[in-house]
Amino acid sequence: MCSEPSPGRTARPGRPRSAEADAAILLATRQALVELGWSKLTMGDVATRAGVAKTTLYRRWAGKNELVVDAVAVLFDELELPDLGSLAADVEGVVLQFASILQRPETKTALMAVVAESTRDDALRGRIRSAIVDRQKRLVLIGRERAQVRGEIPYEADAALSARHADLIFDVVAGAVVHRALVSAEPVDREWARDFTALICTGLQTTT
Amino acid sequence: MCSEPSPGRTARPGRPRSAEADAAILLATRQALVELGWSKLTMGDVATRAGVAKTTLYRRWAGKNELVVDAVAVLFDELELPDLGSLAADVEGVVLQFASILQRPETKTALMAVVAESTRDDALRGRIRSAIVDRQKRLVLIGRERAQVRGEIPYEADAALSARHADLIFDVVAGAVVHRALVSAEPVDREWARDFTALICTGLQTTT
DNA sequence: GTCTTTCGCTACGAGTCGTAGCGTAACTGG
DNA sequence: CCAGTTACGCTACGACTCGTAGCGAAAGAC
Repeated sequence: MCSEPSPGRTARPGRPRSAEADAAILLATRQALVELGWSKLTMGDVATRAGVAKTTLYRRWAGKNELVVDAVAVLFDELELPDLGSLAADVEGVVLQFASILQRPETKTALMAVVAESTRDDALRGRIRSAIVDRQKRLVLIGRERAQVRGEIPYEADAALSARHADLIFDVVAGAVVHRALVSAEPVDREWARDFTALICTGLQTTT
Repeated sequence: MCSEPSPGRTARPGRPRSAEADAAILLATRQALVELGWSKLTMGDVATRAGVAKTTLYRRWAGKNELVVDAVAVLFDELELPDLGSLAADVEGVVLQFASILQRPETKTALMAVVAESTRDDALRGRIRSAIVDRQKRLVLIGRERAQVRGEIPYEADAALSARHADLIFDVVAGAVVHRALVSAEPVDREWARDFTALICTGLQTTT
């Protein structure tokens, strides 16, 4: 026994994969997305930009879809939500956080494309979910809990119903921001965020 | 003078374009979308399915993007909204109308893809707007006016503010449905539509 | 040193793109 | 009926991308 130095950690023999190559590839992918967009981005081009052989890309990613998801996912790491003191302020904060990432050219062109591909590829959908969607969703969950602590919205006894409601809120917030930014193609600025917050907090029938 | 028989109407000499070919191409495009999805759909394949030369496609559409927009756009023609008697019922109706189209495999795979392309192509964005987005938006405008007539929501004096608010509502409704159907990849059924309607009508702070 | 894995490089068949050129078909106006 | 004009089907083409295979060399584990 005791043949494994540490379970799974660098236990494999042979030359290890270059971490620098990984970083260079993902960076090159983002740069290529900005310059070329999704459709004109090619694996060969990314390899050249990264100073790496094309075969190296295919050893690590199955194709363009997976590569781009990973390349864009790191941009969502910066998502954080300081406590702004009220539900309305937190909603506005979430909206502006989403928007700040969605307005970058590399996410603009890549996000919808990989979502489109994911409609025919379950594995890709899972990758998007864990790498991007869940990180966004976390903000919504945090904001809701804060509002409950403040007493702005009630706690829910039924856990299943609570989860369903959280999913709903997330789809509304994320969907609205994405639709505004990419389909309507108009800016998600502070003014829009304020209007949206008013609508989502008090509803249609009380908004003037 | 009087050299034009009727202004622009079939006034041009030469062989007219075959309307049947148009219909066959758009139908073939939708079928190919269902079977192959967006990324594996090729112009040559569509031409073969439609029983048409590849060059004929390029004479009418600049490329895959424009072709698919037109092919999918006709699906949005069926959008209608019977008066269901209340704001809540109308919202639910709009949601289910959107969903019924978005759940079709050809729209699922195509819509996000062309939106992604449109982020780098202004002409394409305009085409999407007039062929698809505006048709959806109409339902929202109709629903709002009905609610105003019923007295459920107030009229707005400021026209600019009124338009801004309508845009907001549209992005929220359409965005939420799209996000639920394509990103979260879960069904937009009557239950979800009811939950969404409750949220959008009365707001977060009054929802249990 | 030996084993194992990764790396860069080259080369390849397969497939797609968008266009050009040709002869033919269809419709208009004199 | 006869030009003139436009659309059509067909073929062929160079350019490009794809994803893979094969090679020798490099890098770490034992």
